[in-house]
Amino acid sequence: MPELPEVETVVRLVRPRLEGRTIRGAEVSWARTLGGDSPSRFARAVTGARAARVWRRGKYVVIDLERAGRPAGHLTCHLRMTGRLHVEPRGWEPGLYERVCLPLDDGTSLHFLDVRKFGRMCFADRIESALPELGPEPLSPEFTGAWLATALRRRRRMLKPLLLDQAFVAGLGNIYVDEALWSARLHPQASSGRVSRRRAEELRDAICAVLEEAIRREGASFDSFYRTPEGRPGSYQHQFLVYGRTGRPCRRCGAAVARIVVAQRGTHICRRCQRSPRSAAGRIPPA
DNA sequence: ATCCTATCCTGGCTGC
DNA sequence: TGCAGCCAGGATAGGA
Repeated sequence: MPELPEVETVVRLVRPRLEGRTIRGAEVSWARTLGGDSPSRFARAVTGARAARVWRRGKYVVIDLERAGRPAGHLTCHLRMTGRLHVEPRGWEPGLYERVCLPLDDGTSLHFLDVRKFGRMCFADRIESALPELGPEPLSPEFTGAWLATALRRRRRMLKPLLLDQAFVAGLGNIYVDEALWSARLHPQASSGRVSRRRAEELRDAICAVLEEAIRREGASFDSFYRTPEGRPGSYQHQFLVYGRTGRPCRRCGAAVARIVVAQRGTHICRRCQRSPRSAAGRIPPA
């Protein structure tokens, strides 16, 4: 599903086609995509505005709007599971799942497509109200091993649900949390309060490495949904370390990868590399 | 404070 | 082959 690397890929491809363009109108075919806004109010808010800057925060695509060179609100897009953003020329056939279309001044249009209708494209006047509370960007300088060690220790939550919590760290989802925990040899059900400083630093490094490699490969496309805006699938799915590898050998030790459920999410682990909290607690520390 | 469940949706898969 | 039913999955709200 679109997580940080997939959203970053979308931003990089859409940005050059969108920045500088003026929005000519809004055609809304599924109103709930607007997140409670009415189609008419939404259309008034965006029509005539210029897309000044396209950027990413967590899993959100943010489009800063301007009128006469002055800030005029923001469009925030969340792809959830099946959302896609395309900028395409006139005459492009969007198919069955177009939810919002914003015609632009150069004859192209920004299309928001979404099979499952969970995605959102919202307008907000101020950036503070445009985005919910989000934790640090994992690829920013503030996301250090020291920060993560302290933040983990302040809570007593299972690692996986904590890492999935966007208010804790922004941008991680089910795939990359499994990948990072496997890389750092940490069990998804281990308590955050018991992660040592050293293991926290390893986890930080694992998160960054996994995200950077996935961005380099333009994200993962393991089902028919996610595509780069140019229609190509990403290639990170061929790199998965544990995600979706149930029953296949662990890439590190060869033991069969297990699938368990944690926080109502399918979770992939190597039981040999990622010791369960129970057995880890009962283990006699090395002399 | 933390966890769990339901909700939103639909395509695709499983099993009969 | 056809069809009903189940499942995934990000975020959020509400209950335990």
